[in-house]
Amino acid sequence: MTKGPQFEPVQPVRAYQRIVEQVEDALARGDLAPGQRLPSERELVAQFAVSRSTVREALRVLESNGVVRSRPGDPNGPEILPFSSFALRKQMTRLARVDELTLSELIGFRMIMDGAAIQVASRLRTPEELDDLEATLVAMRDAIDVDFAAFSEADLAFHELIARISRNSLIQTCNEVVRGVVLGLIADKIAHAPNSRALMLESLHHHAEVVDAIRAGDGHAAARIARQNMFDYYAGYVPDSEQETLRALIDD
Amino acid sequence: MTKGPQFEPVQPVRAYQRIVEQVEDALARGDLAPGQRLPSERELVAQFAVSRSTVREALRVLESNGVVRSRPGDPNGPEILPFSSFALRKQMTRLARVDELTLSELIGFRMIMDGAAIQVASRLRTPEELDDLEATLVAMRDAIDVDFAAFSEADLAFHELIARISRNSLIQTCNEVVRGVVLGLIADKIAHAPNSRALMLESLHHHAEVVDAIRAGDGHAAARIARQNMFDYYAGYVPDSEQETLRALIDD
DNA sequence: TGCGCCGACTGGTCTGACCAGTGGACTAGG
DNA sequence: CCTAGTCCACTGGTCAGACCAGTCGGCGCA
Repeated sequence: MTKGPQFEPVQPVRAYQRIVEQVEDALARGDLAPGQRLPSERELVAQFAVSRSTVREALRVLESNGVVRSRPGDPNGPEILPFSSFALRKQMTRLARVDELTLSELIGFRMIMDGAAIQVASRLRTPEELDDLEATLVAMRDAIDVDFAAFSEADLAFHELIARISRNSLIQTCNEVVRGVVLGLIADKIAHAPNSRALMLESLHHHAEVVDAIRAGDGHAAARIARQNMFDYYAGYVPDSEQETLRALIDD
Repeated sequence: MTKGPQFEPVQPVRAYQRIVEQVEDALARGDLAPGQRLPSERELVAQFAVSRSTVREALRVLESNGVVRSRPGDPNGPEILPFSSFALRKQMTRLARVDELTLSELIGFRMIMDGAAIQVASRLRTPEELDDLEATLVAMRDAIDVDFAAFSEADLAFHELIARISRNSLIQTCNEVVRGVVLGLIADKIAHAPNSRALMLESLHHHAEVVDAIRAGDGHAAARIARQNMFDYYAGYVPDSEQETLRALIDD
């Protein structure tokens, strides 16, 4: 069953999709540049030989990708947006291709990001924020008795708080995003692991150690424990061949 | 001119946009869950009291955001996609809202990310990759004599290489993306700065120091120099009040 | 010369139609 | 009774043509 050629599901290519591709390709080739204008919708209808509805659906996709912007009444036609916006979207799309990322890359990224956030947070945290961290530890403890989903939510709250303390919403977003992806991939396996409760308790214990280190102002130690914890927690789901790469990340 | 209330350009809200918002809000509230189905297009026409074209334009946006997927002939209607895909896109969109991010957040993120990548790279790098790094230094040196754009490209190549050496494409993507955004915001100012050439030479010098530290296997030093360099390079464009936050990131 | 008006456009929306698929209900055959 | 085949209501994809409010450039008037 796992042998033999792997066929991919074939799905019909929609006309509006091919329009989107043509425009984005032109942009990638440089035939189209930011600041330039696309022909008017009616002109595009003629060029692509499709109906205006189809052209407009394609424009909606391009717009949602941050490639173009239409303005009613503008005789110049849809505007090609400047680099930052287009490139960002384009890159993000690449990032969003979860299936092209290995689990170990995702986990490695989390180890690095989370470690960095904790290190920064251990310097910037106020006494009140330290109290908040303690509070999330209690919440995690309580959640263990409920179920894995509850624990996972409490864990999320912990990492959100860390990211917030690090005073950088980008860190926060990145961490949340990648965390969501990783969990989406393996949450079931963890939840149904026979030693699920033990895993949660151990994770809680490590989190408490992290908070202790933060309180002591030892960012290095805090980050290291956090990375170690993440390794222990997730590495089991990574192929053996890739575990070494992750293990190398624990120490800094 | 810089005083007084700042008004934002007002633009009409399109009907399809409000449909997109309603669906995404419903998803965020939990009224709609992954795996569930949206009503058929003709049903949505009735519910939203718009034409089918409008519904379809909204669906194209939702589809491009990874929220739903339509399949021709499927009597169940468009499918709400599972968490990982939706959440990822959603978060990424949030991330992509450059205007909501401060420049200092972006730069701080780069300092942290790039520092982490360099630290990892200094451990994982092979002798060949070290040679490649040296080569990019030469390229940077040559590019200075051309113009800022050329230097910027050579600098990009350097950071791409660092990210690749760190064996994590996510780091690579993140770094590239944020770098692109930052440059999009201030590249002009740097390029036209009176001391532009001096800045480039200094940056090159720091890069060389980074490579030296990597060769010596001192990840901490390499990362610290890189963060310092980024601070020197960019901090001038950040409001004074936020510079301290960035400066705090230099040491780890 | 300067101003305001006008008209040829634009994008946003609507109506109504056709087509190739899909999948559930129904039916004929085992 | 269950299975296999047919059928049909319905889906999404696409098309053609229409109207409207808004934009902008040029023309003509003061």
